[in-house]
Amino acid sequence: MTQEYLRDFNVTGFQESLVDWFLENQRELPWRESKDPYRVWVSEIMLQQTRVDTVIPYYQAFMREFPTLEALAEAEEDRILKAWEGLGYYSRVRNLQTAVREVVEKYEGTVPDTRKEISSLKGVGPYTAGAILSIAYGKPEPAVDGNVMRVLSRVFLIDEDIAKPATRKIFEGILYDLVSKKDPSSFNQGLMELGALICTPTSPGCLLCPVREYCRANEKGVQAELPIKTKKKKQTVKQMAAIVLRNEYGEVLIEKRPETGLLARLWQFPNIEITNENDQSQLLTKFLSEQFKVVAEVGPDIQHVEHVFSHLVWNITVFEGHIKERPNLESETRKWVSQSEIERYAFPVSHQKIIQQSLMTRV
DNA sequence: TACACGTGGGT
DNA sequence: TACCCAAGTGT
Repeated sequence: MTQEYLRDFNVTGFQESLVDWFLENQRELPWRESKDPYRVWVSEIMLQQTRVDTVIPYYQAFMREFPTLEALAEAEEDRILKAWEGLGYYSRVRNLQTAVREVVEKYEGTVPDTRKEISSLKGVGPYTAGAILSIAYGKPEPAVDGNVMRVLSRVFLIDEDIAKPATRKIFEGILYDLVSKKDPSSFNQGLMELGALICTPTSPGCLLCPVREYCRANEKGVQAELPIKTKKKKQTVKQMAAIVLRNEYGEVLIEKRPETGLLARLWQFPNIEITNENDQSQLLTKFLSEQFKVVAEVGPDIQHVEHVFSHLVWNITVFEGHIKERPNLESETRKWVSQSEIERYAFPVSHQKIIQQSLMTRV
């Protein structure tokens, strides 16, 4: 199967052209200043499904706050979630900490250098394993991400659906033979860099491509038709009502989201899902009474926030409310916080917008 | 296997 | 506007 794609293919020529191009044209990025496995690891986790420009400032701040594997292992969860706030896919950072702790305990603080061991770490899948092994340890391992599938789909004229999990194995199979044994790091990064800068999803820059002479899609003029990727299903929409509830000290009520699932363990303003056209302020009053044991005066709605996720949409109507007393919540998951304290907690972007409008109006 | 899991930017 | 996309993984 693999050798079928590589028949009559100039492997050495492709490797050299790609690596030479990468060494000459690679972007200067903060995580390229060091081959420290921990730093490479953090960057790879952040870069999952996330743009380079978005990651850069997060990476720099994260490495300042958690410079070593041990520092991250010892950090409190609220600190790492705050460092990840706004990046999305928050299980990434919780899994990263779980994995880092395992490296400290089981591997004496040294990131393992075999695919079997590194893949057993939480949050390290086939791509990340290959990326760390090749970039940090110089091992000739495949690292198949979206860029690589796009580039190789074109180079080898592969019309399998890259949205299907099984398709990744085809590319891994090719890469075991194709990856440079001389400079696996530059080869793998070069493939991704090429996908990011030249071999882009729409209007690829074939005239500038260092490997166009090896590209079968370019030869046939069908590069715009590849890769094949089926569409994902449509998002569902949820109507929500949230409340900024103040006590007589000017503090606001926040709660911690559930341990698992969407936005797990981030903080939020109390909210409910609205299923029909009921009186939302009345439902909120009832909700606060039953769940928080507080008698609230719920005012009019003050804001509407749309939160678009990859798989669903929240339409949030935000209400304002007051209570006369200050009930003791005595809970780790429900707190009264002042305006200055609230900055220490990590919120979903939709609730950050609520904070900005309701609590930081004098910005 | 298919779907859950975030967010912001590009066209 | 409404998609689509971006250095994927867990279940």
